[in-house]
Amino acid sequence: MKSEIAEILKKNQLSVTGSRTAILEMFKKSNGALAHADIEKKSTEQFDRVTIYRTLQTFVEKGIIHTIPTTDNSVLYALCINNCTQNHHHDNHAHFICDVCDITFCLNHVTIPEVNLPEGFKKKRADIVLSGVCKNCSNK
Amino acid sequence: MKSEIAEILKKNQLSVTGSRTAILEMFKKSNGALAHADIEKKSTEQFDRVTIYRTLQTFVEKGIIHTIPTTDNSVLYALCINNCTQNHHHDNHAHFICDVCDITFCLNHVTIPEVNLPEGFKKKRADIVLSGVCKNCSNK
DNA sequence: TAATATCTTGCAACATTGTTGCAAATTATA
DNA sequence: TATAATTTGCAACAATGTTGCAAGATATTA
Repeated sequence: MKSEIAEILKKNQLSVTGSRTAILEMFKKSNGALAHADIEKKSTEQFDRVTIYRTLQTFVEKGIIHTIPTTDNSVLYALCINNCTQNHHHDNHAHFICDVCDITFCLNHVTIPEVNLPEGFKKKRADIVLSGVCKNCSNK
Repeated sequence: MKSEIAEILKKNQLSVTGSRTAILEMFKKSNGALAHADIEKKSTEQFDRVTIYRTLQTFVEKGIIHTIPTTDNSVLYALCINNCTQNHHHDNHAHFICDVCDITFCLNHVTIPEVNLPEGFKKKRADIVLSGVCKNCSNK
């Protein structure tokens, strides 16, 4: 695990540091998306707020994680499964936010259907944000 | 115009006040979504920041406007075209953010296609956020 | 229309979130 | 191991969002 994470960092020309390793590990272990606040509060080690901001920013730039749009004013981050390279994220992302447990899932296997845009509009990227009740919560 | 706006407010059991009228007018005149900062900066009259926050919040609760999720950490608001009643917004919204002019369009006529969710997930609401180049900008 | 009740606004004070510069510490390189 | 390059944490600040409360505006009733 440790070395796997170090590999990812090295592959992206990033120094392997304590905070980067720990934060990336949190993403690997989490089954959903994380907000800045989650990382600040839930990490065992204590990192400076600034460090977390900069780490997340770096990870986004390198294509290790991506941001998820939400209807409220929170920013969520989640691991890019694969193939996202620097400044060249996948063009399509589907996410599901559970109204009950509030966990955000990346639906990597969901294919985003084509949308009929009005004439003249050229699409580059599509985000779908679904909300409702997730698998775990509907089984209770 | 003035009276049309007053009508909307009355229909929603809201007192017709200067700030509400002016802010709602801004939405009517704007061809895209507005952020809190837009209203604070672009309005001719000067409103207290708190008033703007509370007005937007009230409008969202009444179903006059709705929020739009964005990948960065900004919150956008746009008029609900019709039928959105209190706490019962339309379940589907499609929006288009232009990378060039940065205007956000509500695509009211775009029907959101069905997404194949993994088993156990129950969808209540769907937001689609597309980005690319809008009609105006691609004609230049 | 005037008096009263209700609601809305603006101010102040505060909490949270995000940004920048810089010195000290850490990591990578030779 | 020494040096260069990068990263971190602190401080200071800027921007954004929240709450309580008194003064003002709007709606309601007679």
